[in-house]
Amino acid sequence: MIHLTFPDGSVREFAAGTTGRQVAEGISKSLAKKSVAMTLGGTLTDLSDPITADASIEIVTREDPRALELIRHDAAHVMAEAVQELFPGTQVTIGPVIENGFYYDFARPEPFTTEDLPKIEAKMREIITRNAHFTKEVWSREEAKRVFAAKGEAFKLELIDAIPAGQDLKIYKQGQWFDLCRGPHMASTGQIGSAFKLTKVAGAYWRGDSTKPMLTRIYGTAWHDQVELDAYLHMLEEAEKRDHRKLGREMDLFHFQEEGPGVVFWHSKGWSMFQELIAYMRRRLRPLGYQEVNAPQLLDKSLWETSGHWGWYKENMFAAQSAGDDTEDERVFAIKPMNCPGHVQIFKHGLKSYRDLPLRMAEFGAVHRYEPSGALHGLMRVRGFTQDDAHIFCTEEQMADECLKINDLILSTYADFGFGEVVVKLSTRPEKRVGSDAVWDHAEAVMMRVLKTIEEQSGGKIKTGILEGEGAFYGPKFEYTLRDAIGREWQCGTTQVDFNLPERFGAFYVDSDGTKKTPVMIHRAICGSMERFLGILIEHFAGHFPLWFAPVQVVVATITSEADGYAEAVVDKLRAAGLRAEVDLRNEKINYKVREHSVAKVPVILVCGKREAEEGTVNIRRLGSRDQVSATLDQALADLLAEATPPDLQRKLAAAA
RNA sequence: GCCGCUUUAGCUCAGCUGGUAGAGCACAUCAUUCGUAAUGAUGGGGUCACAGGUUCGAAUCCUGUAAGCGGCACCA
Repeated sequence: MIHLTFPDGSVREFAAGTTGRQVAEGISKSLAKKSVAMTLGGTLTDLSDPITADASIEIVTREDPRALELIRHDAAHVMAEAVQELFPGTQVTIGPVIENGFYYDFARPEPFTTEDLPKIEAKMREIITRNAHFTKEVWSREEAKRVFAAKGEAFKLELIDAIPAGQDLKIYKQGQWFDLCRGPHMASTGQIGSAFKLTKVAGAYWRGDSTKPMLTRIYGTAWHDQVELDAYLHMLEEAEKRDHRKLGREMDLFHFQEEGPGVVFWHSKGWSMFQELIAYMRRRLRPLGYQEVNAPQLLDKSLWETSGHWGWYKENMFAAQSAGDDTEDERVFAIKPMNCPGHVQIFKHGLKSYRDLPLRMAEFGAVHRYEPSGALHGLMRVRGFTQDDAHIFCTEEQMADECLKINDLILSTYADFGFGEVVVKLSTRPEKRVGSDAVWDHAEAVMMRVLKTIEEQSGGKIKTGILEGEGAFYGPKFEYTLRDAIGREWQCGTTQVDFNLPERFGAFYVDSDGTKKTPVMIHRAICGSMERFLGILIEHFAGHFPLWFAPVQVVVATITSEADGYAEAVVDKLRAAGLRAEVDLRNEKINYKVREHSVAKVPVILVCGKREAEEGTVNIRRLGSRDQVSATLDQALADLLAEATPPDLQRKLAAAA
């Protein structure tokens, strides 16, 4: 006999080998009907598994949040069955559950197209209606290999070989169809329900390895019910509406064109945001003891050989030479992909003393990297971008303190832009690296302490984690990931400790005892790339920027030409006070003007008609609201100015008051 | 870079199985002076991404190139 503990704490006795389904039936017929799986000791398993030892048990019904994973996984199996039924000869490979759904990778000479999806989906619904039971068998390696080889499933053979010896080889069957799978699965295909949809086809490398064959992946999404599915599809539509590439065009912020893949043409309004962002960062850096520098765009290849970039980063670099037909100058220059070598040159210029450390060198550095063509994505991944870069030359003792100072700067910057949820991850030594294990041990220990402090200081608000083996080859690093308004995560900031570059360039400082010492170099970026950060901001705010950041803050719109003179006086006054304001005197109806500027996402429309001109007032309409407020021009100006003050300056004003 | 798809006016898109281009918005002109999300009329605008090929004839079919999109790989 065995003893099973139920969620309510009760303990009941069962015969050893009782299955989860029998347990559920013992409780009630309706529970048995609704149940899709069980947890034993907290682990999700098949209802059909015989229970052989004492354990805590919980019957999982289809409504349970934990069932969603099973719904998706089962849907993947059913999709694979549907595909093999419709397209005989297609090999199946792997089909895991992912966020919001599932996919399955298939090998077939002819790739699938989007037109195939409805057919596959219809077949899936047919299979689900058959409601075949999922059954599990444990096969021997030899048998499994024989059966899959006979079916022509070459990829499955590879998977079987990859399963560690001693681990059971499980086969799940639904009707005639079966697949190698670690499970668990629900009771039958009917429990998948109908709230699923196949979303896209894409290529994917076998085992995620670009040297291996390309398979066809079909993605699907699956949910408990239609309401959840609809909500998800709606969310996708909303995300599409705030796509920064779309908004960039609609709001006239920037464009790309064929001659410049991955490089941005910033239009006036977009550039205004770009400059506002840089101005903000500059104001933040100044009181923190940073010095801003500017290193050349183009440097002789030899310098990049010294830095090591020419050796291991060449594939990602652009090179330039004199283009003249008759030139005798054969020198090859590289367009900088990073600012660090330039900064080391500045550091090296003139003798540095330990008294100069920590030396914090910042640059809004434009860099160019030859990114793979398939990686380019709007502003998010470009070939020419501006980093809010800085390098801190310091001693090992100063390292931890500097990392914490950078952390403060990063977190407060994100907060000013409305990002409260931040994750900080420490990336540790990769396989390919420079420096002795002792140096890495020490650096990682320091960084680990810093990470702990970061978590403690935030009072638990900042989540932390470790990325094993993800560090740069020259040192460990912190990666800062923020979460936007619709829950997507973006890696932006980074702090990297570097024991390599200063030494390569022979950079040193004179220590208190008169000896030459090599400084530690900390690379850090907050926005990462200004372009990318702006892309994130556009999507985060869906174009509805806070007043201080909006490219056009105010439009003064007239109703009839009678108020033209007054409107011009108003806009002059707003501009003189430092606001980015435009005036709209066109011979158009006010409805038309309000619509147009609302669509353009201008935060404030000041309507000036005859009445306002006579009274010296303005009529204020805020974006997203139909309400209008009347105020005197002076009052409105004062209010707008206060609101348009960037958050860092507001803090400064508050501190002074 | 790899797999698939796409590329027609500034934007969004239509153009069936080949017979040499069309809409809405935008733009310009004229009329309208109208109080909070589209006033009306008229007009201009396209070597159909680029280069080849098939054909009497190509936006349409084929090949290549480029860029973009969705993934994968990459992302110091």
